[in-house]
Amino acid sequence: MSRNDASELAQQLALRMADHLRRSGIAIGAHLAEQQFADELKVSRTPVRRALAVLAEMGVVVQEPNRGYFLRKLPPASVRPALVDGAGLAEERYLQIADDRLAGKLEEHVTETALMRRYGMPRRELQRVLHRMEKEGWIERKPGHGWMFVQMPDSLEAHAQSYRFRMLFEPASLLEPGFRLVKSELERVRRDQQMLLDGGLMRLSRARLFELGSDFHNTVIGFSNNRFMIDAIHRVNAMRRLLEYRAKFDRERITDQCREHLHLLELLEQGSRQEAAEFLRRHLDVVRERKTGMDKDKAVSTPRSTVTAQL
Amino acid sequence: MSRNDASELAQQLALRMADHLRRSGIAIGAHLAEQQFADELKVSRTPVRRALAVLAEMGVVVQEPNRGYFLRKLPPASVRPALVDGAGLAEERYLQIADDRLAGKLEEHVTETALMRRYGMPRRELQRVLHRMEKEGWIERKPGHGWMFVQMPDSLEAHAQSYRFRMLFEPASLLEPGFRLVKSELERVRRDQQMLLDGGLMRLSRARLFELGSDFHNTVIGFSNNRFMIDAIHRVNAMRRLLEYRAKFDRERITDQCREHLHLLELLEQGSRQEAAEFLRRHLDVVRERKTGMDKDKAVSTPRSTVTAQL
DNA sequence: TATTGCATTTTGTGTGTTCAAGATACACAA
DNA sequence: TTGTGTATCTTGAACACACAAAATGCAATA
Repeated sequence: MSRNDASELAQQLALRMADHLRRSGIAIGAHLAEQQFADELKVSRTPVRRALAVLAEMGVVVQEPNRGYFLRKLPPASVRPALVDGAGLAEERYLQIADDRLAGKLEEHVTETALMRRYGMPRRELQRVLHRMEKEGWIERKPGHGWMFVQMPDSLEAHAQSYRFRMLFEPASLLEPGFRLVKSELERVRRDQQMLLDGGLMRLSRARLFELGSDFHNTVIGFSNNRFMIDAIHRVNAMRRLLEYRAKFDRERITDQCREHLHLLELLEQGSRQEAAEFLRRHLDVVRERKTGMDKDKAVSTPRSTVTAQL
Repeated sequence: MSRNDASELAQQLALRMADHLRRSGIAIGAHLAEQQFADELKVSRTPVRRALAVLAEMGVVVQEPNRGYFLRKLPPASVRPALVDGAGLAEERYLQIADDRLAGKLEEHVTETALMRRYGMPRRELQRVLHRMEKEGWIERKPGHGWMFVQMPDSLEAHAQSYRFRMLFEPASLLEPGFRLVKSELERVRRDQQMLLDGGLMRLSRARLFELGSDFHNTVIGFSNNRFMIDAIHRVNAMRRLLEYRAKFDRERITDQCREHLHLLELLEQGSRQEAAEFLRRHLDVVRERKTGMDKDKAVSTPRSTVTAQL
């Protein structure tokens, strides 16, 4: 997997840049300006430059003295960009901890050092993982020492809850007064979904499929320009990712989903937002029912108490 | 302001315990078991013990040798417990940074050390503040060095957005299948609201009024047992706190709100959830309109683009 | 038996230093 | 004039140690 002397950040950037190149239909031979990437990726030119060196070694780009880098060929689909949530080496541990917790192998109350020992990772790295989990809302710092996992209903009920929540605000987001469709982003997700239908569905990894699905919803809700709804969809997706990590899933059924996604984009493009909203609501309802096999107004099971200590 | 030789945590706990004693209608002379507080506050007995020592010095409790602490009198209302979000010394800096940012005194891109210098706080403390802001969704780590404030619409539009969001899920939360009313909590917020009507409204600080309002909604939505909705209301409240920090506000109008809150509790107690949901929707709509002076489907202003870099 | 009082263990923060690498400034080439 | 190449400055993570205080275990007491 190419040289290892580039920094971790540079490696990540290389993957993201590769993904960008592949998805944005840029022409072979085009000049790739360093500063432009730097601005888009919110970093300085230094790591961009290193990332380009990595891509050069892969043969994706070529460097010409004093003229910079040029695209030589589109990067192979094998490069795995962490699309939804930036991640690198810690990602594996993150999933491992999540998995252990969901499988009941970790107590509700844990201390940092115990986790350090158990997963053999340095404090700083662990803390980053914990902060991310905290941000995603499934672990909390205790006032004194240690951390505490948030009480979660079982996977099925959690799914049901998330879809009931999504059915409330996702359709409504299309009707927000600030709604503005961004053509380039719409085209990007349209290409993604089309690619899935054209066989990508069978070819891509499960994680990748999930990411593309999340990205679709993130992008569409993003058009609403309502910060609260945008936050909400990101949060739901982060949680869903963990839940779906173990759930069964059915490649065939995703075909329908892609078709529906494409149809939704069409409705939006025609400006039929009202209709699109209604369609999205039904779309979510169908997915919800398939995943939980449940009536909308029935609880899946008696939920454990999730009341936060209020004292 | 009592001695200062207790740890910061103990100080915080003392405030929270005082608040708990005042609000939970406990009898004078009652025995206060250390372990019970420790469990509720999610800490060990050690800091609880120190907190009790602080309260003893205030004359709120008395210690009897080998028998423990006993309540002597209810703590004065002057003790300010950070009810909504635990905080201590860092709280001040947190608000200061928020204020500076909203006032445009801080650039969009900032580095940790620049902030350390500017606000004269140690790295660790600053990082905790930054992580909290990140959790609340208004700042993000850049991939390389530094942090980046999230683009926010102006205060008025943000308010409008938040209320449109709340009108979607708050009423719906009352209709969740997992909805379970917790009597003791309902009584607690009822007492709070009643206390406000009985003059507390004019007596209490602005921050305190805000906290009691937030707590009301948090508690009611909490009955839904839907984790996503509970997260959402916490998030909205965190953001609203910052926005309202500078906005004008009208003590008189809160009287109506309290009455409506009490009415909502009655409806819930009668089990009229459907009716309660509809009432809550109207309640939010009224508050929304008063705060933004806007029609529901109109944008307050052309919102700035808040599209997150997707590359 | 439950709870306090106290001693002991463990945890996580603060401090200072070092260093890889990200940010930045500037000269030079196209 | 724009963008690359390169040197320099700055940042923030890693490491090690000391210490305050939080967690824990146990004897004493109501």
